[in-house]
Amino acid sequence: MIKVAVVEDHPIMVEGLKNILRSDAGIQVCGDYGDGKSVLQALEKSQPDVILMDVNLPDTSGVNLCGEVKKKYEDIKVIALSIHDEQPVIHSMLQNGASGYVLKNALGNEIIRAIYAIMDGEEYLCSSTKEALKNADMELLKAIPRITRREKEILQLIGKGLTTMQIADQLFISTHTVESHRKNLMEKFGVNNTTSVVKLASEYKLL
Amino acid sequence: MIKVAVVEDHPIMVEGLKNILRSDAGIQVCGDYGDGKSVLQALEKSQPDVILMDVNLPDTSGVNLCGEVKKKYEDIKVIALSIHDEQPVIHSMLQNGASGYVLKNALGNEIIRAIYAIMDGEEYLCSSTKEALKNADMELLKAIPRITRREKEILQLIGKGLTTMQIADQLFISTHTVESHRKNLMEKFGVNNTTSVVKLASEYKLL
DNA sequence: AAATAAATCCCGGAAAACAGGGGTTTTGTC
DNA sequence: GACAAAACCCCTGTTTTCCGGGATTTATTT
Repeated sequence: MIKVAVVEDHPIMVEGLKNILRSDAGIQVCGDYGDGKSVLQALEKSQPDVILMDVNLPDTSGVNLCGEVKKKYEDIKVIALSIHDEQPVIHSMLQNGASGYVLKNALGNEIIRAIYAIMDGEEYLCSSTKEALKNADMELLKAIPRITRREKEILQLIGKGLTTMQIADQLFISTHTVESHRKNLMEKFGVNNTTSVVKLASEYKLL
Repeated sequence: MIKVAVVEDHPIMVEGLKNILRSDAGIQVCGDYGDGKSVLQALEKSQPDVILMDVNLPDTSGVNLCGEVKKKYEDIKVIALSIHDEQPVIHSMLQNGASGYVLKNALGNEIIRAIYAIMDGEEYLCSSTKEALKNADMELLKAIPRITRREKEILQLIGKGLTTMQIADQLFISTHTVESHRKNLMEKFGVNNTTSVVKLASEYKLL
């Protein structure tokens, strides 16, 4: 019996997943969690074999959560569930130890297939994910930049349309500091203007 | 018996919805459709009382689809289902004739409540939606701006990080023209810098 | 305790965007 | 065909961002 935990913040989705998984005799859903914190708590008591993990969670990103889970419990397999087929997101999840990546527009049995595949030690990507990765060589694929708390804060204010000066005023720091952060953000994202940073950040759900 | 049709492109979500709706004796799910085209076809043969409609569909937006459905079949009630609680999206759906707006992170019974409420002629907004609308008076609420082909083209190039001059070169128009479009975009979005335009456009799925 | 990363601050010149006016020519719709 | 809307073009001055260097102080992490 494969024990599966579901991490997903949309109750309707959870309902659908549980329904699908119940239909398979070899799988047992041992719990569902709506955010990262609750699943980390639950893992301290008992561990499932597989975690089906939504990439977009209210309190943390699936990318981070996946990394944390794999750091502490390396034997737990993680399958990422996502509505996004953006390469950097997929790439980051896999780099953080996910064994599978299934898009939410997948059919129910694709998830069951994924669970069995990764329990056999394989890596499972759904067809659309494979498609999305195909025309990009893994080497050049850039992961989602790791940005600091402060950078994120500034990024959000930039996204709101504030100018450097307004941000400086609001955070009680100098405009020079804001400009430094802006510069660092552009560098981390590999672009040369703030607009692109905001666009990418918004694609990567960093805003 | 209330006949409900489900328009939603994520099979797992469909599964969850049907499961929830089945649990209520007064509701009958009379069909599910993965895109706008198939539901419009199906409506020609028979009409449900209520359509649960995802706002993000592969072939069209829920906003457009809702408008089309209501134009042809004004008696069908539409409940929008969405992961977004952005005011303009909500507002646009309601303006296009939706009778309800429920976020996907809602509980299952909230959807059943919504169905009964709108069958009683009420308008139903889930709590988070109400929250999102609260601190904005409906009058000032701006809908998603209607942008022209050309503006969209320019918006995308801006999003790619090109400067006004690069865009002008690429489209064989003068920088002045590009600046005019940029200006118009800012005005339509009600913001005063391009970064915000890009952020909003990306939120509204216009990029 | 040492090393790394984060956050802060600083400068000046160049490049770009913004603001706020003006006007003409297509294109589409009633 | 009339009318409106879109797309196009032009100008000047101001503000803001970008780029290229710096440096210092505080966390973290090892």
